[in-house]
Amino acid sequence: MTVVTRFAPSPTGYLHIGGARTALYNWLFAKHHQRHGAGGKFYLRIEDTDRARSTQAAVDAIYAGLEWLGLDWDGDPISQFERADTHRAAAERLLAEGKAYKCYCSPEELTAMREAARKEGRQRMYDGTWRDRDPSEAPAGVDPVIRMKAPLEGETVIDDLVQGRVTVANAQLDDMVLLRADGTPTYMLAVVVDDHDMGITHVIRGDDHLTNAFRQTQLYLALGWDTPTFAHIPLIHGPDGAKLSKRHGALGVEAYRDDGFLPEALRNYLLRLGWSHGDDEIISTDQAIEWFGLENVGKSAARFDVTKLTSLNGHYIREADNARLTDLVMERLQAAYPGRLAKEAQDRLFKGMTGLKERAKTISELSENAIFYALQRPIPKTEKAQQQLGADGAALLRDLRPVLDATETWRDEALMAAAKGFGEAGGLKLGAVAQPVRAALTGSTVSPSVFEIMDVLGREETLGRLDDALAGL
RNA sequence: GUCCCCAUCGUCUAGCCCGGCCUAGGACACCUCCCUUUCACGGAGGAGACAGGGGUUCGAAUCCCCUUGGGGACGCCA
Repeated sequence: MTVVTRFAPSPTGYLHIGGARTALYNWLFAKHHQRHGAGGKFYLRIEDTDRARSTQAAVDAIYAGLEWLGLDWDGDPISQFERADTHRAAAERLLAEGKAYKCYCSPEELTAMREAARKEGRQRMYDGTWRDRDPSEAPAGVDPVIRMKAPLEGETVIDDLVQGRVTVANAQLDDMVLLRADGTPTYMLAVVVDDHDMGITHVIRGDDHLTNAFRQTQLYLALGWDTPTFAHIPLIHGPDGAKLSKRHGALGVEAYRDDGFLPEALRNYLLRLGWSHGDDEIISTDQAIEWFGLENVGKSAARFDVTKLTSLNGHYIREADNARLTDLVMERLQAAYPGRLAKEAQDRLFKGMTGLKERAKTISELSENAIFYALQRPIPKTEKAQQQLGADGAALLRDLRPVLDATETWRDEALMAAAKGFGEAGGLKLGAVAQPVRAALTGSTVSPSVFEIMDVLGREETLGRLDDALAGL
């Protein structure tokens, strides 16, 4: 059987981290079956039936977020709103079959029912007032909603691939609204009709939908359709242990991009948050497709931990292609230092990237660390660097300069040998020689190897920077 | 409040389904040391958990029950 999954966000904001993980799992599950089963499809459906809260900007943000994460979907995205007529037809059919009815309750009556239910400790809110009432008693001038006639007795069972068998007494569930008074379909109806029509075989979504799944199961039954297989994955919690949601500080994936995270790192982190494959931590996307299955999804909620994401990101940066990293850094530096970059910036960054990338855990950090390569002379210096360039440092640099200049081949090994010889002659350790040089060349006390830096900068620029330092610039 | 779900180091987790191989493994973070021109990287160690209580059993992190704690859902939102 071909596996068909979907990601169905509502466009009321960016793609947040929880949604991203849900999308990832759906995508991975489909890809896995594409490779090993009878095929797999992953669809995107925009749940935009709430016209007041849905925006095109949010839809675009969701597309952009998924694209950045590398989660491609099959076919064109489906707009739930555009399928309203189909949803309505399903409700009309249930009405005609006597499986749904018109309810004329006013909002005030419903509020009263809700309060009464809560006071009496009942979960079931709507009391079924219009369930068997004669439609001729309908009040004039009131547009009714259509409610489903849900079973009053027995129980509804879901065999969830993650949660196991979950059962609820039907007495707990009231008659859900299918069509609103204005004739528009509700989410509950739309989801069921869409999932059925799209041929969704596996509904993989957040745990917060588990109770909806009971109602939806009843709806599938009423419509005479087979239910899809459900897999309710645990939610991601914030550091405080509560559901991570948009109105609770969850950031959009683009915020992680802006903070300097790589999409492959986020994928790896999100994958591992709630799913495991033994002790494996670093898992490539290809390997994830190979291994992913719902049976290894954990049942308990997980807290989002940026520190671990950061560590993973450091790993992927070290693995990343130098040209790609150079582009990412250039983009940031150009924005941060308009007109101040040396014309050799790109070239130097690329040459120095190997030394740079193993010292950074995010692209932001990498860019920070790379500034000295990109900026035109003179290089700004930190306070600590300034201290390295005091009287002693300056004297050392003055003596070292001609030694370096005398080095025939301007390469890191030769330069290091020259510096070593210089140090030994003066009874200095290499570190004592390197620090002032580092301060002069980078304006900092922390950097990649100073000899590698000299190599990248070249003779002229290196000596120029030494001269700047000696001139007190 | 009612219903549903969950419960292993600070965090993510392996182990649990099919009890013994678990003096509970890995990763992140933390501490120490090594490497070393700084910082990282890398390497070697360390500290750190089966929520509590009952059962079942020769034996329980693993099975059952209760308690406690946490979470989610209870809309003419999605």
